[in-house]
Amino acid sequence: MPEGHTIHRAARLQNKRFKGKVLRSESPQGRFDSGSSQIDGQELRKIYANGKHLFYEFDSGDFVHVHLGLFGKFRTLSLPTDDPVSENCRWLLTSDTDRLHLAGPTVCEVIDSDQVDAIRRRLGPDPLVKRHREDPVEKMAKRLSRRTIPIGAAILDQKVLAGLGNVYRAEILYLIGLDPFTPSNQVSIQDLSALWSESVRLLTLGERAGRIVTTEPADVGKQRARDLGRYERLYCYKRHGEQCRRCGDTIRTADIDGRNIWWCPTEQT
DNA sequence: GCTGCATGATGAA
DNA sequence: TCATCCTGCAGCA
Repeated sequence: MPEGHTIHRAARLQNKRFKGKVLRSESPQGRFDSGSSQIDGQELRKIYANGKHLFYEFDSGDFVHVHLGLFGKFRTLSLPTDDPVSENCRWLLTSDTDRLHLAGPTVCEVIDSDQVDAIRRRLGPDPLVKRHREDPVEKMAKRLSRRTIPIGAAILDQKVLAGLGNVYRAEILYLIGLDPFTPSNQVSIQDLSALWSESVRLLTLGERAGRIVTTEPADVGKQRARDLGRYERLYCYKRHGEQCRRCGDTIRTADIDGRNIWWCPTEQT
């Protein structure tokens, strides 16, 4: 379930277990053999998250760069355990007390600090990063000013905004009442500002909860977020043909750049 | 058991 | 715009 909140949460929780420890590094699957052996036996300084990217900094100055893509998954386990390591484990990190298991990532590679910087530089502002050199809304506006692609396509572009995925895209545009087909350069600065603050609010919530929840208590009653069913947590994602929770109009769907989006034509103009 | 789809991204055409 | 890579599971026979 990797959107930005998953990545930042993984960094936070993994730092608790592995930061500052000397680690055994292996690739049971074999596809990260040379990389994993390069850092075997080193101390992990810290794990950093940027957008959907993770960087594991080791004592030697090497970094392991991980991007989960659509299918990548982490599993952490306390040791000792009887659980066998699965065959598809790309990267296995082990301390004396914990085990980290990575499967199915799009990227898992050893890079240097210059390469880390290059990746960070090309990313847009990340709603889960607290300090920004440049005002994030202005930065987004700058990167959108000459573009006529639909805003629904633009906010999945990680150079514009780093960390949103297909669920948050649909939900955030719904919450700020913006039609996903609005040309990017026609989106007002007020709407961009709302887009940013809703991104910060919702990804922060998601990072804490470990799942994407966008519905407000007023719309779902008094149930706690974790007790809500999959679709109770969301307003429009994958709700094609259902009634909009707020106005009763029918939720529509369309394809934007090869990804499905869902929206309410009354709430979003 | 098989098929297709999915919260992602890239590189070729 | 398409094909490709990575994995898991829902839906269907």
